[in-house]
Amino acid sequence: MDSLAAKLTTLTEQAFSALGLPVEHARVAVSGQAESAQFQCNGAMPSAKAAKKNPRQIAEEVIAKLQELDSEGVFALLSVGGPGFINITVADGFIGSHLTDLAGDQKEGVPKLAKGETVIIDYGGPNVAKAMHVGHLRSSIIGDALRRMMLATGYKAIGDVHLGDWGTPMGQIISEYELRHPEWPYFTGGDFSSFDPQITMVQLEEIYPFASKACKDDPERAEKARKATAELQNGHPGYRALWTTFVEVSIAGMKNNFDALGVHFDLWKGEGSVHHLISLMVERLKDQGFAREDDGALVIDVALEGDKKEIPPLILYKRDGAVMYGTTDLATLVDRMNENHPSKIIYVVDQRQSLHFEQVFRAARKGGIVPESVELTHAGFGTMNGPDGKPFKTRAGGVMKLEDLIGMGVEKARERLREAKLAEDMPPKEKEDVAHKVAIAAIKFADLQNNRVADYVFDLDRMTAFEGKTGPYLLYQAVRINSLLKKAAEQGMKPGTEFSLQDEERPLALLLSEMPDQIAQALKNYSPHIVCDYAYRVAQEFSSFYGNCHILSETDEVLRNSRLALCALTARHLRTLLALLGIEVPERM
RNA sequence: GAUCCCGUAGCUCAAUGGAUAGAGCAACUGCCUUCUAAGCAGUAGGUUGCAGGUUCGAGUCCUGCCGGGAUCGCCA
Repeated sequence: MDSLAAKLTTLTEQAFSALGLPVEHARVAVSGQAESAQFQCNGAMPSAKAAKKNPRQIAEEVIAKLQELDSEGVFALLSVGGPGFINITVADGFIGSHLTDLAGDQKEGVPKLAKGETVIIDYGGPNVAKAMHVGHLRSSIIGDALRRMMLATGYKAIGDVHLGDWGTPMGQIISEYELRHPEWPYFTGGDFSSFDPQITMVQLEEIYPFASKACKDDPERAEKARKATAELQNGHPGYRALWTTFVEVSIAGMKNNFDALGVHFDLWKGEGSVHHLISLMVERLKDQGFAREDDGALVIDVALEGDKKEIPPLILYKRDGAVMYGTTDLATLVDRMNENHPSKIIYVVDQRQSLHFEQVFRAARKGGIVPESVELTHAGFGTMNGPDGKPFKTRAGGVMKLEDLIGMGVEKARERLREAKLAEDMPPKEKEDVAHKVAIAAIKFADLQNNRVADYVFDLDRMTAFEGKTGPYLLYQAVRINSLLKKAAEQGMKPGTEFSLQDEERPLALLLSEMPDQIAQALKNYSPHIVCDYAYRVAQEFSSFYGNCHILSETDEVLRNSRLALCALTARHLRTLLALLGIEVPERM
């Protein structure tokens, strides 16, 4: 289903084409100044030079042609503004019938942008043995939103968590266990098939930082870790078994966090799950003459002529024979091409890794692992900073755990419910559910509304705020509409199928008709904040409409039913938009 | 040093090359005896870091400078 602007563009294209003007300039957009027009077409100005005419004159001609072509009474007012803007105001009947179509649209205004092409989205990327912290928030939330948006617009979207489970930290942990428990059968060569090391997340959260620091301070200790990493990767059975147990424990912990956030993954693969593909992949790269030895390591050159900066080669094998994440990322591409045949692969990973992805992508193209026809995108995001402008740390200097952030949000939501004396009549279970949904909406919206590429400041108060441009505000508006519709139904009133528009509802109606363009724009840039911004504007426009006219007491039945229909349509749009962002609307609050 | 990103209201952020640069927070003024005030209506707040250039038109594109951040081979 097209937006109103898109429908109008087909008309201006006809006019431009009939006048011999370049059709690519015919695009109609929502007007920048709502006082003078609803829509505008700027095409007269760029066409002026080639046509050797005054842009205002061209605009006049386009307008005349539009009026000539307009057999259905689409246009209410056409005029030329400023240097040659074509200002368009459409007839209310045109908007109304558009809304009727929209109300009957199965897709709820979500555009169809694909025909089932597979796209893999790589996000989350939590590391084994580490507690998830607020730093994992952006990747998880943005990635999940993109997955939902792509799924809704017709892609076969696959989310992959891509665990960090195969690098140096693994060796650090294994060697630490070996130092502490040399008697464990993993290390003595005994039978470990029924041995339970009783590993817990709490224990891992102590062991990993301890081992990591020990390796940093002591080269000999680090050497042990390096060796353990290489042996793990080369198939040491005891190490593998121990590794498997702590990976499982870690995944259970991650799932708690992701479930609480409502972040979904289709695949729970990790760096380690593609290890079996590496040797063959590297052999091929050698045969192709791309892999070469350098200072004891095996590397592939990825520098190209005309590079503005030096792109170092990608290291396939380190001097000690272990692989790094560049190798596993490359092997993961082999795996994805084999298993999923995607048309796009999108990485939602910190912007600071852009050089790494440049290297991996180049190596993948060079080695013929991923053909040019498959899009490889690093949808990087900026760093989350504290109020001091430096990477966020808690007051104690540590990182804030994700579960702590969620816990604080939920507690604040409970408090707010008490204060506002809301939800008093709800059963405790529902009340708790509402508090949780409000907290998640707050956290997700606060994060998603920031432009993906820019760094942003993490502010706990802002993240758990419920007023203004926040997730809870959007929930509140959606719930308020539902409550209104419920009351209407109780009184036997039904939303109509026709829309009769007046000044009060016109801005909202026009805004709702932008939905497909907004979603397409957000997806084009992989920027959920565009959906956030749009959803907020819809909620705000509704709230304004709601404040301007009382609906249930409206005596004109046609008008009342039209307004109810507008409410129903708004509620549906809001729910759909929030769903694209991974935000759930409670029944009541 | 090289490369990339960022610089917009007191603060946090928006603005497919389009007209008079917009929101939220904070501040101030009103509005709950009709549908949920987590709300609505309004006031105030700007030399878009600086200087040039391209364009009919620049916060947006180009060049230079200033300021901040990131990255630049065996961590991820």
